[in-house]
Amino acid sequence: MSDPETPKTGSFRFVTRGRGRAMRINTAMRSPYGLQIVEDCVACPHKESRLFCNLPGAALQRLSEITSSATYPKGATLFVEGQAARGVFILCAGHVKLSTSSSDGRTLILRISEPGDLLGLPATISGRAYEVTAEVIEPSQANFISRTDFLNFLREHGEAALRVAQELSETYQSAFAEMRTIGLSHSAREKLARFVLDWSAQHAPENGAIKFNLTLTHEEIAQMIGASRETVTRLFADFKKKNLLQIKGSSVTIKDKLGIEQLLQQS
Amino acid sequence: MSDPETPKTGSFRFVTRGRGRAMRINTAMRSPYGLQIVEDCVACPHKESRLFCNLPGAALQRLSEITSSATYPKGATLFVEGQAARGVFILCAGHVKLSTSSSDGRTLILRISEPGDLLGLPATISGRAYEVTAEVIEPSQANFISRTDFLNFLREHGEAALRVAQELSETYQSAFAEMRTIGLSHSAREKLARFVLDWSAQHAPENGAIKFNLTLTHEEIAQMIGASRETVTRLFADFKKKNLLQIKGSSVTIKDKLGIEQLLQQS
DNA sequence: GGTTTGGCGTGATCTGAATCACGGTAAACG
DNA sequence: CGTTTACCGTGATTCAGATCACGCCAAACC
Repeated sequence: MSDPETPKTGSFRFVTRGRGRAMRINTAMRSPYGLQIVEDCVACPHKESRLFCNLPGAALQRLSEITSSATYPKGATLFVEGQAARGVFILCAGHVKLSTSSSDGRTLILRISEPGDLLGLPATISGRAYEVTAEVIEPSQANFISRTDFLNFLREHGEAALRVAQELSETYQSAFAEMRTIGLSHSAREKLARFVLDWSAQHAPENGAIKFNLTLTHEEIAQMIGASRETVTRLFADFKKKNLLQIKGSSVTIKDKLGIEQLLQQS
Repeated sequence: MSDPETPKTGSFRFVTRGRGRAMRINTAMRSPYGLQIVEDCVACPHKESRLFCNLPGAALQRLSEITSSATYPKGATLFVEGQAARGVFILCAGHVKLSTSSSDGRTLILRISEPGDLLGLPATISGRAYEVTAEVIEPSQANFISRTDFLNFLREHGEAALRVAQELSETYQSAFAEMRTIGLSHSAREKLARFVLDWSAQHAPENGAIKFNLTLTHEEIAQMIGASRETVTRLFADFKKKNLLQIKGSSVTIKDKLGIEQLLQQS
């Protein structure tokens, strides 16, 4: 069975333990943080749609038995790079930063995970150490399934194994896209432009307005595109001066998408 | 059933089509190229050990039915980046370069695939386009399984799906290591040092002597570490001058492994 | 309400490595 | 067997961006 996970830093509290309980439709409520707490989070709707829904009832039953759920405060780490893989986390609410760092303190942020993402999946499947560090950047809720439980589950339910393979493929491809950005573009200007466009495509409110929230610090953006904090600041200033975009607090508005796209082509 | 694959460039010839034939132990022979041609390559020993061996007989039977095999000359491309995924290739003999390039002609080499590798797996599983271009850099032999056949096979044989997930995890983690090298190191010197060490670890003959063959051009090495051809040349010259390594033709000998490792730490 | 802390803005400086522009060599090719 | 092609080696030049070193502001914290 699954041991509930102990966050390495910060406090936490358990919400549910889906043990021998049939899946229910979420009864959502509000936490003090404004975080959406999902009762019996195995059923959280996000990834389920493409990952574990449509599984036969017995499989879902089993899944809920091996799943434990917890909330984590800002700053908690789900796991750290180099640590032996304990299992997989399913992010239900909040955001988690996936990063890796070199011995000299330099950090590369791979991705900001969204609700529905599976964290630590490659390490859990392959049995190697976690390849990244997962740090909670805003109060979050996540399910945990231990490695042995998860592998047994996959062995018993081939259908789920295929889903997992699909998930892995997509993780791979998105990581690969990141790699392209960093590896194939010369200028930091180009990388930042690419970053802004990616971010707007993924995080824009669905009304289509090219406006979105960017809660990352310049430092963090720098670590995502492989540049220094100062150049990010300078480039943003430059983009503003050239009327490519507008920034108010954490809200970013794209003023001239075409102009930004042209930065990708040459220079 | 599987359509045999048509290489997009260069000539090719078929070797076998494992159609309704039980798996046999390889009867290897020599091709004009000196390439080891593996009769009924489904049984090729490399990856099998960790991928498809130990599957029940029926699964192996089915696998051989949907697999077709072909040889490819140097310069042939198995698939190109952006192309809809047709299926997966199992490299049996030879080497294949996986690369991606930007619109302005810049190229990033992700990996040189070895016999036993599965090529195009993430794209085939996820259904998106191939994310890289696979170019044959020396006469090679590969099996092909079409996407629909492969997915059906995985649906029927959950055990195999789990193996595939493991394979994907390892692919991901090795790509991730590559990403770290490129993203986390400042100097080209550091990246080249890392490249040399990686390469020696993976490609050194097993006697432990720190000597290996490096058939890549400086240009290609540059594309692997994200640098220019000239700096690779200059750095190699520098490494030689500092007695860190020795180069004779395509043979590289590490003279001072410690010295090279120290380049990773700082600078 | 003072003070500490974390993030942003900007100048000055300096250097690693890209780029350009060659020449040399050796294998491939007709 | 000349010639073309592919790679390697090296100098000269240039510049993007890292780094250092500040000051500023606002929120968080006693």
